[in-house]
Amino acid sequence: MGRWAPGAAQRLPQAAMELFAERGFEATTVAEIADRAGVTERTFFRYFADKREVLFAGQEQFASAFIDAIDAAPDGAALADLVAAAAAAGGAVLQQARGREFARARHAVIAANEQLQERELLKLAKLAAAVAERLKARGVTAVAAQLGGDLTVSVFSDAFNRWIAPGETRDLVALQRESLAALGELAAGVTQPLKARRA
Amino acid sequence: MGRWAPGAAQRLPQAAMELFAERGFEATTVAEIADRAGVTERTFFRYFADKREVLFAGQEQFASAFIDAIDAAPDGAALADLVAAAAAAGGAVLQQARGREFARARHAVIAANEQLQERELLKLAKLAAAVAERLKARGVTAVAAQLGGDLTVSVFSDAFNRWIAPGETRDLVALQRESLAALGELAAGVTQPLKARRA
DNA sequence: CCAGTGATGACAGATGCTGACATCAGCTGC
DNA sequence: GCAGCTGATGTCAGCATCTGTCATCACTGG
Repeated sequence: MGRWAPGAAQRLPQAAMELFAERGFEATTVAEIADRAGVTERTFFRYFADKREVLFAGQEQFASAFIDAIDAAPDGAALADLVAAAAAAGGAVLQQARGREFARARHAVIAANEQLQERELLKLAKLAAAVAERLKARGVTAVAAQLGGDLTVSVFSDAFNRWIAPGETRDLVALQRESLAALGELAAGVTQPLKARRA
Repeated sequence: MGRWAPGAAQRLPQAAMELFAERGFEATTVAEIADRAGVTERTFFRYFADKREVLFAGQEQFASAFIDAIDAAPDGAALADLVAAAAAAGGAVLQQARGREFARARHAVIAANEQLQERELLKLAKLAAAVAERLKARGVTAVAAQLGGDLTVSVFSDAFNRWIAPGETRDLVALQRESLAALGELAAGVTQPLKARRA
């Protein structure tokens, strides 16, 4: 290795999280993050494409949990089962990786700044697109696959938001089952009126 | 009025759309947009909070179509009907306001740049939250309302994406019915396994 | 011991965005 | 008419984000 302390890729996100939590995202400059991590501003931008990206390091593992769950599902699985399995797999990774407290802290930082919300939404949109692509590869129609991708992310996100609510102690996957139940009830009203409406 | 040609608020988005379509979003500077509109860069930032926002002028009308449709629905309406009505109202506004060709051109500009996609996703997320809020005001439970807001936007977006596909001539609301049908089929698989699974 | 490699530092510059103050047409009250 | 106010715009200075380019230097392989 080089003449500098290794692990800059790990120190930078940690320094960023600390500073963002202390003073907020906009009140923190990239130079300050780099200083705390012991590198220069230029090096920060060698590791992360922009200032926001430092909060989204290592999301590939999270996204691949969704994908792998779909690819690993048995052949006859219904679309609803695929959605549930993918969301559950993503939730499991999230719970094990860093835990609820870390998720809460990270979410608080993101919730306080629209630029960060935008980045998170883009990541989730890409995840939904990737899920839809794997669904199509299994033979799901294009329309159902696109909606299935969106729904997977919606079920995950809605459950996640309740999972990190103050005082909540239930398991993330249990909360996803709750969201899925609401989805089932909602959609029970859509199938029948669509054919029987005004009959 | 002042000593300058009026209508800067209209000329700026038009100049921006032209330049973005010609050379792309990143290759266009705010100074160039302002020049074409006959104002200074500083004036641009008086009308729009940032460079991206110029493409999202006048979205309040679009969002209020969703909200108004929910508030105007009859008392006994099922959640699924509210979702369908809101998406249909938003679609109607979009079709009448500027038409499919304008939507295609605008979407092409946005699809070519991730910064613009982020902004659009943020607008849609806020719309989903606003829809969820109105659903809760009608007595829908928090869990169902959050999911209902997401679903409204998903149904709208999925149908919109097909609406602007090359060669597509069907009505936007007709495409939404297609998305809703896919939703019904998907969710038909979720209600029953949730209670009967492993029975 | 020497050339190559790869990560980092140093520096200059374009662009996005903001604050502060000046300017000037039209309106208002007298 | 005329003085003053108002509101939109221009002008200017400045900070922060992000990028291109080149130099530096520890480590590696021969």
